[in-house]
Amino acid sequence: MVIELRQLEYFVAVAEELHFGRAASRVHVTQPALSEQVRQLEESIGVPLLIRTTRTVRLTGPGRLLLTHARLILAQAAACVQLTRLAFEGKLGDDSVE
Amino acid sequence: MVIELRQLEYFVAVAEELHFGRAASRVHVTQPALSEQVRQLEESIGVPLLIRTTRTVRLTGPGRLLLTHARLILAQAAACVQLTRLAFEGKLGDDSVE
DNA sequence: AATGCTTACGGGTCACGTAATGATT
DNA sequence: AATCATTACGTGACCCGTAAGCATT
Repeated sequence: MVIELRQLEYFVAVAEELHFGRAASRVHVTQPALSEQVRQLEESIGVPLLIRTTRTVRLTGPGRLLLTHARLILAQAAACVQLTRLAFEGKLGDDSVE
Repeated sequence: MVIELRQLEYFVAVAEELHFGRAASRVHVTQPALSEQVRQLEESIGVPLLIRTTRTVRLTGPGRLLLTHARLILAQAAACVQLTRLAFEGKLGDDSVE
């Protein structure tokens, strides 16, 4: 897989905050770490996702598109983990393992 | 994020092949590397996904559930990357960046 | 001068490959 | 004995935090 969920998570944070500093504290990493991961995501996809002027951050068109899908994917990933846990806990003691 | 797309990719390979060796070559890693990542995925979720007898591999109930969702998530991740690229390439030269 | 993103750099963690071990047929 | 998964272990890569650099207001 070329991209990772962590990168999507970081990107969504920046895209929603439109501010690397706030986004960084939101996902509990430092600004350079977040900046680097977003840069790598752009490199992996091969598409600029953000327009950085020294004081402001804006989304590109493709960036807006990715944001929508990234939110969905992250939500589904979190949901399917929870669902899997529930399937396990709700079935403890029966023959669910086979 | 607790889980990663790579782990889901490895898990799907094992779940579909029901054989660590074939799954490993399919995702182009060695068997121990794949085994370790699947183990970590199970640990992260806190749910056994596979039943390993020394000669056979079977899915647990929660494992089957996760497999369905993991396939979907991986497909969506791949699709949204392609879509983002298309959005970029299809808009080269116009004002799509703003 | 202050704010805010990036670049530089060193370190610790982690993913991976090779080799060895264990278990079942 | 052969097959197949796990465990052990060393190494390279990568993510991250600290520090410095650079641009804009």
